[in-house]
Amino acid sequence: MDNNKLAELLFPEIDKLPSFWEQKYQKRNLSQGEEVTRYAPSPTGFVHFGALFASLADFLVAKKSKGVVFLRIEDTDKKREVLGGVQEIVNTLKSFNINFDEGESFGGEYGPYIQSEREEIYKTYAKELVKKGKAYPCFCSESDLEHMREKQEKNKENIGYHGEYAVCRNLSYEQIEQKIKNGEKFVLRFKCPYNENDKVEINDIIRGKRVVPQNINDVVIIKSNGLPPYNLAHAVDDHLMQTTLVIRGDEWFSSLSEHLQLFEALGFTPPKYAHISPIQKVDENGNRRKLSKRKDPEADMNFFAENGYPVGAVKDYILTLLNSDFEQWRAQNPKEDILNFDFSLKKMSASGSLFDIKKLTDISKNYISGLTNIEVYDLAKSWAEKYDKQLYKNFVDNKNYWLDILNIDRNIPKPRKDLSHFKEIFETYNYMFDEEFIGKNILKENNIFELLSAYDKEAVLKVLQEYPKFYDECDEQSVWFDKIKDLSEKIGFAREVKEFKQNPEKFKGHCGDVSTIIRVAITGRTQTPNLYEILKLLGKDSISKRLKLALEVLNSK
RNA sequence: GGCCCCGUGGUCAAGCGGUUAAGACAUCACCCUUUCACGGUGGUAACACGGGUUCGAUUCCCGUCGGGGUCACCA
Repeated sequence: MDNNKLAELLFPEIDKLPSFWEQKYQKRNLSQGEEVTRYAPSPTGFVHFGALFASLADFLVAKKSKGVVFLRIEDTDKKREVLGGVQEIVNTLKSFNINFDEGESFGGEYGPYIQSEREEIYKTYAKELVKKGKAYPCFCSESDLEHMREKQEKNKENIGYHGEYAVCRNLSYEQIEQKIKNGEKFVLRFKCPYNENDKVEINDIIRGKRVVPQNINDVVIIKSNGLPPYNLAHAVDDHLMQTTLVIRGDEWFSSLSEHLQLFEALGFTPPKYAHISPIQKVDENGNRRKLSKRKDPEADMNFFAENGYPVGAVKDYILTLLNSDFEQWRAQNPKEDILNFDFSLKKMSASGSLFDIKKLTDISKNYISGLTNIEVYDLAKSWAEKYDKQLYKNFVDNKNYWLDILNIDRNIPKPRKDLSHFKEIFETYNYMFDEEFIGKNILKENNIFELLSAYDKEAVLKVLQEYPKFYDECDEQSVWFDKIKDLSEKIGFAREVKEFKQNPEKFKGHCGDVSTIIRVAITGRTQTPNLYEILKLLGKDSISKRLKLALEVLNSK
């Protein structure tokens, strides 16, 4: 058959040759070691945790090697497209400080960076493959292929379009011409030159060298809508855009030999590959499965934004998953930019890891505890601006008060770690606001009776009645606590805890109990940061209002 | 089902033929302490199993089992 004639028949609209594109896209001026990587999502608007994981790796590898990282939109399947999806992806990545050197909405010399706008380019190469006898049109219908599969399953043969099943391989020019005249739609298939027992050596940065069976299927390289599926788009784009390293999910691992065949047939040098294993979760049956967009809220990067996990903390968590020695490095370099960490794909584990919110929580607590009160305030405020308008107003109206709250036990060698994400910030400190505390009667809500059930009721009432006489805003902390001891003594409690422990029968309790009673009355909880600081911030008025309220509630029963 | 990948404590994981098998999270106990938190000390807890190879296997090979992936005109 005359392949040139066939090529013209199939792609009459294509008048360019591959050399045109090779010339248009100049060679990148790369120095030794510089890597070109890319993040290539479908425009669904959704950024999966695993995708951020991969894009962070792309970003780090490119930046550390002083190379290039670009964004390419893979929209050859129009069904996947969501309006505004591209912008949303860009925004999400930007919020994690992952910025691209070039790509869709970033500009660059190697565009268009949207695959649906590259149809002519793909077809140029497809046409070339036809000319070389390496590709042919296929007119099989969906049901033809369905029957083929059934037969293969029944015969326990390899499933796919190959060997005797590749019926359209043998169509004559006249047959093809006739079908096209009849208006029949076709796809273009790659004429796979390998057989059942052929093997290839592949090399993956994370997994190392492997020998795997060759792909034997005549895979589709141009769909009936005129666009290629992933395989050809990947080969053509990553060749023309000169990607040196492809980092992608390991679901691609088994199609690597297929992709390599395409590079070979097109005369392209393939990039290096790193296939990373998915982040998983344990399902109802105790089995592991990939973090699922539908079932797991944390699969969506918006989850972290909505809950107010600081971007820096999420990235630190991802880095610990990416390279396990990151944690140690971070402990030694708490404030250092992650670009200074010695990130390496080789340090990545080949097995998939489980998403662990507890670990994230720990990392996030450490992260936040290392910030200044102003930094926490700013982060929390911008979180609230987006997700909690009422709280945002509170932040704006009471800036200094918040800064004071957030400063409690912060500027000390080992700061508290109360906060892991901003969604919980108001709940953590709600007792600092009269409107909330008194207005909603948190004492009643939290069941002050239960909180104080361990103590003698008479003693409790006495503490609450007497305490205003013992409190002076001007006292410094040691004097303040001495006065609590004075009060303790007055009502038959031990001044010192040790004293009480030595002779428990001699006392009704100790100074710690007294401060707990005060703490509960003031905050509605038994556990809080430094009570002295809290009282100071609340002020005398609020304190006496709260003590009074506590008495009321207690007496109401 | 075929093929491929993976398999160290509950989790993330060091380890690359000889180790008391690190570390972190979680968990427990104790210490510190006016509560909690922080911090400190210590504890519980692992090489999936069976064969080889070897003087010696967590480490190398084979098999079994378990989990995952893939077999689309989806990426």
